[in-house]
Amino acid sequence: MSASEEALHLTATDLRMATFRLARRLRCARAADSMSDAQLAVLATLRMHGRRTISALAEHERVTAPSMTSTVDGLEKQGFVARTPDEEDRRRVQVDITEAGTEIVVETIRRRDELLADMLRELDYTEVELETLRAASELMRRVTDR
Amino acid sequence: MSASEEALHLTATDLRMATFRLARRLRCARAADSMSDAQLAVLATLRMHGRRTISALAEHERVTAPSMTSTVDGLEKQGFVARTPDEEDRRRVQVDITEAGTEIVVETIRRRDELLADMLRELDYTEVELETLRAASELMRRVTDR
DNA sequence: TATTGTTATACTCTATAACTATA
DNA sequence: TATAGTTATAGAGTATAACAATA
Repeated sequence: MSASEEALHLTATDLRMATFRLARRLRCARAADSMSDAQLAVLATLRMHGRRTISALAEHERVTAPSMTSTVDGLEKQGFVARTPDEEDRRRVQVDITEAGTEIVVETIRRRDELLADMLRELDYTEVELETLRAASELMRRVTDR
Repeated sequence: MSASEEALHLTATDLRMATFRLARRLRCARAADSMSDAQLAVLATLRMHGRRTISALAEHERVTAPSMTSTVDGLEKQGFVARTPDEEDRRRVQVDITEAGTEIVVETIRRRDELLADMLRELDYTEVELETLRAASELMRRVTDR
């Protein structure tokens, strides 16, 4: 294995472990205990990309349509999303996030960012170390976006 | 807000988003489709730390004891862990990972690292960029370990 | 009495198969 | 015929409450 191939694999291992541990830790922070990861993921998608059909949501979250129907049922019962029949294609149902749903997403994001900021603050990271984390975040973003 | 406080929060937001997205992407890679995240987490803990009681596993994974009983039931049925009564304190049950269980963990880790290494390779990251990712991984590890 | 683990019960998320309504 | 969504059904993971066995 070449030197750069070895660096690639060592980096992958380090980053994989660090990523899973940090995600696990941050996932505990949420705005409502009743909100599951699956529901939160749908709300975050709707907030970012606007109204979506059940099929589009299912594809984006990589679950089946019946599974997404169930998740949207739960969100609708809690008043976090609203279904609207599509007038152009009446097989379709458009799903919109409500104000209450938006609040939940915003508050959950705020709590997670606050938790992470607290953890970073406690470690007294220097400006250079924070810049390293931000540069790495951008490199990680390019990995998932590619 | 001071300049460093602002840097702290910007870093937290960037890192939170990058971490969740990458974890979500890597979580798809596993050695067996029948293996759930909950089961895999227990196997990884047992492989790293050795035999553990149901209570210790429940506390480590931050779930209730009945929930851990159910997860261990599933792993035992598949032959990935074995229960042994504790002779010193007969209320307790020790859980050990089996050879088959170890293989599943090792193979899942291998696939995730390979997937991430492939993604990094495709982006033609420089040695400096890989070093940034490794340095960030260490900074992230200190966050979760603290 | 307190602790360890299990069983009972219920809710959510997941899947596949079958169904309805619409294109 | 094909597509969008739902319903039916089943299995796993989660929880709380109640229980048995043991310390």
